[in-house]
Amino acid sequence: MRGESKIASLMHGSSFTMAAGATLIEAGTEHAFVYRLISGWACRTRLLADGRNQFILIFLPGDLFAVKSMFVQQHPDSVQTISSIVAERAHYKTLYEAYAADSDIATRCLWQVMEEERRLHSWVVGLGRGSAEERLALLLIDFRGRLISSGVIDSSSLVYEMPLTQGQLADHLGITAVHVNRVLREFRDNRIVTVRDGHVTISDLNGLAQRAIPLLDAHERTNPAYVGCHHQEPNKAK
Amino acid sequence: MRGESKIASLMHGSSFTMAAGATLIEAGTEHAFVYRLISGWACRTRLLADGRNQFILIFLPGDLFAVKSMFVQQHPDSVQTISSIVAERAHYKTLYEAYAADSDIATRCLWQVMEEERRLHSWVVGLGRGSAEERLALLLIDFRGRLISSGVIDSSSLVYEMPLTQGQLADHLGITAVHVNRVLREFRDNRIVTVRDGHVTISDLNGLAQRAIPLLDAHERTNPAYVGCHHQEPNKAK
DNA sequence: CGTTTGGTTGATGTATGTCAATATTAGTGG
DNA sequence: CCACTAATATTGACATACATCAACCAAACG
Repeated sequence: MRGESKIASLMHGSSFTMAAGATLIEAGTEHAFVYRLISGWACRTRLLADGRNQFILIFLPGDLFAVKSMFVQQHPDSVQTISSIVAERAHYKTLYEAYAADSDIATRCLWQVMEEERRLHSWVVGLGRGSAEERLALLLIDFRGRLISSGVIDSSSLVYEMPLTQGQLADHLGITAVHVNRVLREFRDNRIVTVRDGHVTISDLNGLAQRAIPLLDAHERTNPAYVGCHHQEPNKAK
Repeated sequence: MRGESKIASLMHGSSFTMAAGATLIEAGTEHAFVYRLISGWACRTRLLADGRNQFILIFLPGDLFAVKSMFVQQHPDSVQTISSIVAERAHYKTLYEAYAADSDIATRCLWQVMEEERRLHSWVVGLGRGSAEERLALLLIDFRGRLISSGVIDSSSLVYEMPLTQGQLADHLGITAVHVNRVLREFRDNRIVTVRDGHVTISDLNGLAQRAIPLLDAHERTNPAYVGCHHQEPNKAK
């Protein structure tokens, strides 16, 4: 994708590293940058007053995030690193000028926004109507698909690095760390998938896909093993 | 908002009505139009293979929807009417040309997309971490705020029309119709709010807000009674 | 080494689901 | 306007997925 490399060149020289567990964007503050993750994982998260916490979205290498910095002043949520990361960034004005002038860049930004919206829709469905088991299966399959699609792992690979702790998985899945543990044990006992030491090892891709199928839309059901890696490009309106 | 009236004139003459329970956009099909609801309510919904159903977003009068028709070919979800509606529409190409040429229109579309994303974020938090009671309180307050903000009701009003059945509320809340009924009865018994005959009557706005507070972000907590009607304009990047 | 952080497991509690019966309301054709 | 029907709402008894609490283990870490 050409927009990709153009954005990279806009952000050239701005790359930085951050430790795991750091806060990139603080909820409620002004923010002026748009970011691209080069390596490592991050998340958009909302901490409620009573301590409950929800990871709203998880960002993987290659993802653009805080694109809306271009358009709004404040985020109501924080963005935090999950692992240590390498990222690069551009001031929203820089990106916006390029965006206005170059449709490849506009396309790449729009694609990210649309993709994020698609994932939010799916996640609303999962949280609203899925069991803990279905959600976890969906998440593990989706991570794999996204890693394949961004070239981090090969499309035949059944192993990938996944830095979330069980507590963090729980924060995204909307359940308890204890329950994540139990579902993972069940997956392990049934030789479906093992999550251990920061990596996911899939023993039975089909079995995993079967457990996620109930939550998929009609199109994804066609080939559940590749959820997360078949995306429409924003190809209209050119 | 000027973009509003410009969009209205783009859509001029295209208005149409539809009965309650009709399908405006069928999941998985191509769609070429962007819509604006003039009156009535609609929703984006995903029906799972086993019959579970989730309302992903609910659209109120004034809302633009299917804005992403401008950028992608297919929706994985349907858009259905909840009440009978009056709406108008424009072919995505028409809107895109105007969008490219007129920043007011671009701003209005972006505002809609950003606003929708904000509501999706909040709803992920609600579904992931909220109790049935908290979610329902949040939803009823949010509806009111949005109706105020779009001028359908006055900002002092404690009554509004709300055409969702308990079953449909359940589909958005991610719970069961039976449980919606129980929570509503509890609200009624405690003189918080009554939902009946397609309208919502709030007896204790503060009490309702209190029940939604745990799910609000820091900014919304400032004035919970007006959640849904304080929105940032997309005012950067001009 | 102690201390912390994350993982594992069991016992028990609870919010919400499921099922089923009945009441109420809304829609429809006569 | 009535009689009939289909939705929707309401309520109770019971089931269950998941939460909570608490203990313990293992690895990482200073």
